[in-house]
Formats: sequence, structure tokens, C-alpha cells
Amino acid sequence: MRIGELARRTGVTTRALRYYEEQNLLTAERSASGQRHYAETAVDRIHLIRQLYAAGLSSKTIAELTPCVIDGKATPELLQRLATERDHLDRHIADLAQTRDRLDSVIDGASSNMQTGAPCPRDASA
Amino acid sequence: MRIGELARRTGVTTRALRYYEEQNLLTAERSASGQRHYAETAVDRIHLIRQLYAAGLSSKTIAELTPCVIDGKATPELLQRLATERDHLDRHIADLAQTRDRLDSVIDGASSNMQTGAPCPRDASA
DNA sequence: GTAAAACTTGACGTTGACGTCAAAGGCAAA
DNA sequence: TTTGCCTTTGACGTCAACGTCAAGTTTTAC
Repeated sequence: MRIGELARRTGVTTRALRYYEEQNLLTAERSASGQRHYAETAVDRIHLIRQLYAAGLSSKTIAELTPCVIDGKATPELLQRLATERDHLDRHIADLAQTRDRLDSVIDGASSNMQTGAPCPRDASA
Repeated sequence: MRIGELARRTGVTTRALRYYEEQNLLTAERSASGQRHYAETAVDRIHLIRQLYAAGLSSKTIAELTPCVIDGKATPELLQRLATERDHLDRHIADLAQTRDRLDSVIDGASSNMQTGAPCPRDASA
């Protein structure tokens, strides 16, 4: 498939796909005229890339780790990198959960204040 | 306390603290000569701000929500905003957990490959 | 065969959260 | 009083992950 179809099927722009290639996150065959052609596996690859981006990894980190993730093979150093990233992610998730809980308690507090008719700093007229 | 001490005690730079003030996330008393002076509560406030940043909120969003979080009071609209952000956060956490699990299985796969002596693309010499 | 759509590279623009000087004034210790 | 760190505002720099033209080529549709 060509770049437009891959973009449609993954929901990322063609600009982003070319950027990923530039960052060595993605490779493509080229037709005689120079157009990119992708295999079906590229769709999953893009999803993986997006997932790692969402996990807070940089393109540089992703570029270093993806051969390992794709092939399931790694040097001890890469394996260590992966474990480190996993731990960072785990910590991050825990922090976010704490933030969510804090938001929850804020929402609870604000709701009960509203039910008891407590005044609001943004609307102290009533 | 002055800005330097607040920076040391919170681990954020003075530049960031001034930036937070510029974005209306933080206020400070001013001495006659114009220097900023902060109350003890500022330390917690900074931690809250950092926490919300880590949750993926923008300075604009934080500026809109923090009076509510600080005071525990809100208009219905603010409450709705909070609930929306909470849901986004919840979804984000779930996505990250999925990514973490994927990393876990990658690490497992790579580890077993190594134990069985499977070759690595980065070190195919052995 | 031709027009529209898709593709190419190249290059400059954008945004958020600061970093990094610079030039000036403020403040506590010796 | 002078030394030396602290603080002030202002303004330009940075970095990642793209957005957005531009100008030209290729493929597709009729």
C-alpha cells in the first residue's frame, strides 16, 4: 500500500509517516519512480510506535528499542534499556493514578459544597 | 520565603516559577523592592501544579482548574471540566498499562531468546 | 489524453515549557 | 563599605513532533 492508505488506516498523517521514516522508526520499499510502498505489517508497526510515543518515549528511544520489540531479540544492554523504560512507565502510571484519585476527591468535595450551597469564588453573587 | 528557596525546596527552577506566575498558576506577595515572597503553602501548590502537568494538562487548563482544586469549590461548568479531565486521565492510565504489559511480554520474549542462544540482529557475530 | 488526485523533497512555521544570557538593582556579612 | 550571592525584567534560544506551503512528478480516473 502507498503512504496515503497507510495514513488513513492508522489515523496518522502522511507528514508524520515521513517523519517516522526520517527518525528511523519505519522503513519502506520504493517503487521505480520513488514512491513508498508498505507491507501490511506497517499498520501494526505504526500502532506500536504511537503506543510508545504515548508512553512518553522519544523518537530516539523508540528507534533504539523497536528492533528489539519487533524481533523479540536483544542484547543485554537493550534488555536493560527495556526494563528501565518499563520501570519508568510503571512509576508514571502510579503517579497518574495518584493524581486521578486526587481529582476524584476534589470532585467529591466540590460536589458536596455545591449541594450544601457553599459559595464559589467564581460566582459569589448568589 | 524568596524564589530561590522555593526553587530548592520544590526542585523546580526559578525560571519555571516565574513562568508559572506568568501563566497565572501561582501568585506571590511583593516586597517594597519588588522581590517575590511566598507562603509555606506555595510548596504544596507547586507540587500540585507539577502533578497536573504530569497528568498531561496544559498550563491553561491548570490555571482554570486550580482555584477549584485549591478551594474545593466550583461552578457546575468547572465540575464538568474536572470530570472530563479525570476521564481523560483514566483512559490514559489504561493505555499506559497496556503499553507496559506489551513491554513486559517483549522483555519476556527477548529474555527467553537470549537464554536459548537465539542470535541478535545487533550482534549476529556469535 | 487530460485533468484530478496522490506522491515526492525541501524548507520554513508552530507550540509549550521552559533554558540562557544580559544588564540592573537588592541584601546580608565582614 | 565592599564583596558576593540573590533577585528583577526582558528578550532571544531550544527542542520535539509535527503543520503547512511550494513546486514539481506520478498515478489514477474518465
